Amino acid sequence: MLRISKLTDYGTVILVHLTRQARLCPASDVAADTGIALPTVQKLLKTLGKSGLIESARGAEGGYRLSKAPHDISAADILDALEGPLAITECSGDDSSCEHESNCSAGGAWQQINTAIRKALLDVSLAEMRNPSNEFPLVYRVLGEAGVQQQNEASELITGISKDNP
Amino acid sequence: MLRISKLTDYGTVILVHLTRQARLCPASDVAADTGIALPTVQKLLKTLGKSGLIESARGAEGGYRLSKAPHDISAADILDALEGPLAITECSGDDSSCEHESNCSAGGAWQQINTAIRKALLDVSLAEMRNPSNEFPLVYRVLGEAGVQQQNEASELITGISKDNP
DNA sequence: GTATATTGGACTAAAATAGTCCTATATTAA
DNA sequence: TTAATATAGGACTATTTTAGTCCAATATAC
Repeated sequence: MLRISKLTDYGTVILVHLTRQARLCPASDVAADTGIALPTVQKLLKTLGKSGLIESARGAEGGYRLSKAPHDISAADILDALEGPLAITECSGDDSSCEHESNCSAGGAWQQINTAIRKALLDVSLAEMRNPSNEFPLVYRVLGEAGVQQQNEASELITGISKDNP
Repeated sequence: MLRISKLTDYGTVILVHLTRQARLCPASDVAADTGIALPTVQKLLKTLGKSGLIESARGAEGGYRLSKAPHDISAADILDALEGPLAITECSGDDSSCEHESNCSAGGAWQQINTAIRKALLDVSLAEMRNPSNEFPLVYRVLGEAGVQQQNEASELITGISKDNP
């Protein structure tokens, strides 16, 4: 249902990789080590750099590294960096002129949900993502029932919420 | 960052509308009352019908109504119905052959987050979404920082998490 | 100076989303 | 039985987003 994009998932893999590197790590190394295509890695590293999650050095011996400790980077940070601050509502902008406004009272609840989700995202750090006990394969669509089930079967690790509403 | 689709938002508006209708409500009425284009309303009502959230009657005097009490319909139900069970991971499928698997250890954390989010979604019912104290305009991208800020400014209702990571 | 890297942005291709429309079927009421 | 009203199902197009690639410019180390 809700989903993270493939690039965000790749980005997470890259960040996790960087938590394991002591020194500056060029994009080519990251690509080689993660198996993600170099152009894609370059693009992601640039994006992550702009958001301040990683820092870079140009030139020979240059590369990228985390700009703060893995423990201080949350899942929310990663999503903000890679999925952009594009959470703008169509009708909450400056020149808002939503023709549904008078009939609409559903938006508020999504705010409530938003807050809860944000909390969950702030609660998970990159350090936890690195945890080797999690042996899941690359996941880029995680937030749905089918995915949970499939991965339960695959890994038998999730103590997931069984979602069957009467 | 994470976002719900426009159609999901519309669908929520429609469901909220139906909570206020005692009798069968034809698509044309829903469209007229919500301001959403009729073809779109028809499409959404069909989808919601298939998922079992609403029930329908054909023919003259026919229409749609909720199939259970608003209190028994959760946000998770709505998302499952409208965004589909498309939460399938690229590399957790049957013929999984993810070339990153050996290098990837980031997937597990998303599961953790998934569980937390799912909890949040199960916790909000359609009855709460209907609450008239929520006077937000139609929202179809809610789960990001910018959106929260904008809507804070607009409504001053959210006691949101101020998200500034050091 | 040369090789190594990042930076920034343009660009294309692919996929998901949004929106529309048509035909078939069921129901009610006159 | 006919006419009017509605949903059911699906095909279809257009738009937008996402994914992925590439190039020229700039900075650094040796």
